Amino acid sequence: MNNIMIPLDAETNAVEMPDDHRDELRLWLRLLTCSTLIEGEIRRRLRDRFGVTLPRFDLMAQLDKAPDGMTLSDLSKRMMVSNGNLTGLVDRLVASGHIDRRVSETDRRAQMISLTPAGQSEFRTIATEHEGWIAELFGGLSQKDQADLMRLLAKTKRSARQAVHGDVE
Amino acid sequence: MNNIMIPLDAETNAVEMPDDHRDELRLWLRLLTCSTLIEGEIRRRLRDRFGVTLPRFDLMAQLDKAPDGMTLSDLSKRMMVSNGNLTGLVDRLVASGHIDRRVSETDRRAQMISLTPAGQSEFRTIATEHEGWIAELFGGLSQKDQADLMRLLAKTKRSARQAVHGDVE
DNA sequence: GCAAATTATTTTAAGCTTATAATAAAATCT
DNA sequence: AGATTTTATTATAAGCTTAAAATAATTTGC
Repeated sequence: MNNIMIPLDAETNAVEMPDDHRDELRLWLRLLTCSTLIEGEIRRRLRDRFGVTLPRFDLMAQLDKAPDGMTLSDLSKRMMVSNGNLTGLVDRLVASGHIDRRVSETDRRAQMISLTPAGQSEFRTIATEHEGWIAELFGGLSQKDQADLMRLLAKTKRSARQAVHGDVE
Repeated sequence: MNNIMIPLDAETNAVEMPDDHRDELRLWLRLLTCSTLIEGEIRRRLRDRFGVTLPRFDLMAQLDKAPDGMTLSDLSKRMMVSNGNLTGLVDRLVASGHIDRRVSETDRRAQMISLTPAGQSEFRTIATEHEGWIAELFGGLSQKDQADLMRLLAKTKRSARQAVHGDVE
């Protein structure tokens, strides 16, 4: 049901197509376009309306879900960024009073990072508006579209993780 | 058929939900996870196997599709990055001999950028392997999944563009 | 208990990215 | 034609991002 011969044009027809993965490539480029487009708009609005960068907002979002705090390594895994990246990001957020860092009581290598009350309050204000922006950006999709897309992206995530880690969880 | 009352928990139930956009947020986070995951793996493989960065590869991919060359502004629009970003990227690719820059014959402000023969040859080697990686990463999706995802992402792209630019093309 | 391996974080160097302002050429509008 | 606006690019400053190497604390395996 697959592998249908599709004549391309006079030049390429004879030589090409050992096996053709152009469709997957187009799918990837479209996925990337969507996320670049949305991410760029969110970045712009965060800066214009709240003077905050997307990485700072993302970090605070992680902490808001973890009232007891998290270590840098936890943050690094969750946010899928390098450890070294977080060092600087955390430094700046401590300097601006949004987060606290204290040495872990059980592991003197590790630090527990958590939102300050001011940081949490500011984050929640921003998060509410942020949620509205996202709904607006996805506004052209019906409920069914959204559910279908969610399911297909779950499948994509599993597929990519499998290829990256050999992991199936 | 929508707007079903979902009791959350004792604390939030009474006060919350002016209108709830958590599903869109989860959809966005999943989309972002997929693209971050795939992009990170591609970046890693490009570096490990070919010693090339993703932005340099992306720029060369644009030029490969435009044999007559492109201006910096064209590249900027296509790649969805800032103009200033391209200045440095182009400088480095000229220095490494992958691309050529020459002043446009019709507009002395503009420069035409194009792949050198060596740049094109190297790009095509990399591109072939790259296409295989993408196919591998999306390998868990059936043909139908891929077609469905493609269609839903097209819709997402239109929806986001609409929200960003008010544009419907 | 002690050496070896692992884990948590920081440092460094290079490159990427953006926004903003500056410069310069071209197009537009009287 | 001359002034104004737009367009193309570069420069600058700040921040983000990574990989790789260094440091330090903990855990593991005798």
